[in-house]
Amino acid sequence: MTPSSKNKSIKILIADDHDIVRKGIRTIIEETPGLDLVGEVENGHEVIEKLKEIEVDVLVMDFDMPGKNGLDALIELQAIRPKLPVIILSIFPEDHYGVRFLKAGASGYLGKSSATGQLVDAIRKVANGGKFVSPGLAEKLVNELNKDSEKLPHEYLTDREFQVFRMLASGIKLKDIADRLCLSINTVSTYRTRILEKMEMDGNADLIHYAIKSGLVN
Amino acid sequence: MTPSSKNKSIKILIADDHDIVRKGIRTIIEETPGLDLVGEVENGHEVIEKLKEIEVDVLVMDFDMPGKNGLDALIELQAIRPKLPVIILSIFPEDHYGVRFLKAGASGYLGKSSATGQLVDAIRKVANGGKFVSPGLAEKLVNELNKDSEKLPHEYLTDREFQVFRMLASGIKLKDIADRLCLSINTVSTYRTRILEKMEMDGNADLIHYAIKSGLVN
DNA sequence: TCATCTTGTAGTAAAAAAACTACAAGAATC
DNA sequence: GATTCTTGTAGTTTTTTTACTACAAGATGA
Repeated sequence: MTPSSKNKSIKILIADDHDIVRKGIRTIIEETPGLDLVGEVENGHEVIEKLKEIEVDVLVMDFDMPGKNGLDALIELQAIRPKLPVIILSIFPEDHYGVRFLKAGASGYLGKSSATGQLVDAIRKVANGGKFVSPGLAEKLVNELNKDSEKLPHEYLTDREFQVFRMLASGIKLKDIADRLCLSINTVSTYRTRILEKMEMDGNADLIHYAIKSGLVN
Repeated sequence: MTPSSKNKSIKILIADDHDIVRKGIRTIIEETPGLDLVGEVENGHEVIEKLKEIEVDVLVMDFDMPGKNGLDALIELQAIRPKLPVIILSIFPEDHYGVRFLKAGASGYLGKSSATGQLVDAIRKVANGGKFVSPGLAEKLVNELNKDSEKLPHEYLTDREFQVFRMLASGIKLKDIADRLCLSINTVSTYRTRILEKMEMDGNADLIHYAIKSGLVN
């Protein structure tokens, strides 16, 4: 614990559009000595506003908010308050998004399965400049270390693989891809395997998902 | 208000796998005179168990739980406790799922945006045999009367088809869907065919696309 | 420069999915 | 009340996909 945190409680701002979830977080905070709820907002814009008005030590933010999602809001925040520790709450398991948020500068990420106790731990930890990572997410992060940091998953693909990736993501059948590219189906299948490996995904569904979300297909 | 509800408080069971959400609901109930929390469970199976043990007036259940989803659990419940009022809590907006749940016998459906006050209103209302519908959902219901007119593709699906649709759209393999639902792979395959027909699509890729774009999966 | 990794390519075999077909029970219609 | 349509279910067969393996040519690295 740093000297500065010895005597004062941690000032927390909640950003979540789900009223019931806010209620839960609020209760947890109020029940925990040393934590102090200083504000509640419902979306990314309000976060920015609120931060201008009040002093905040830790921001607890929902993954998915109307208007501006958590990731966007986080990136914007980094610009104006780069030091503010942010904990992302998500209803999704850690796998896909956790690493992405941490890369974007979040100090902690709690997946759907997290218990209330974890939230308190996480808040305490990040308030002191630490990072909170669950065991599962930690593993993901280790993998991430062995990578060139700034690259997006699809940027590891070769041109040919990328070409196949886009076709797969648009739902074109292996056979048709093979025909169009004048390759054996098996060749296309091998590309697919390699794409899945490189992108750490496990099925066409993930590819499609990724491609849509990142605007690589429409 | 019915005579029977005058003097005793409403016994509520919560079913939600998200610890923080449970905390929120619990707090709301505890803070409201006349409401009495009698149990908390984390999944559909436990609901059935719990109902054998204790007396419950209203069940507040999450839309999406591990093992068994809300719709399944609801349908199963209807068989053993047809009179029990059930309120479904969902992180999805009302549009897509609300009507379906109400048709399946739920007494209320609260979408992501519902405020805590609505939960209390809903509980009181359904405990007395009423139905709780938010204004937005009410509108949907009216449309439902004029049927056919404005239906979205996925609204033509039966509950079972819809269930399979969501799983397919999340990239779950036929075999796994069959396992989870305890059906033959062929059955699932038939559903798939019918889904594709009704929605006029021609492959899983289209389903995934549709589901993502219309917010039916995340 | 010699060894190793990556990339583009395909064959074979095993597993999964898709296409048809079928059928009973309930709902809807006539 | 009989008839047709819909829904939930599964078997069989065909087609696709997946997994594994292999290999040559170029890139990389020590």
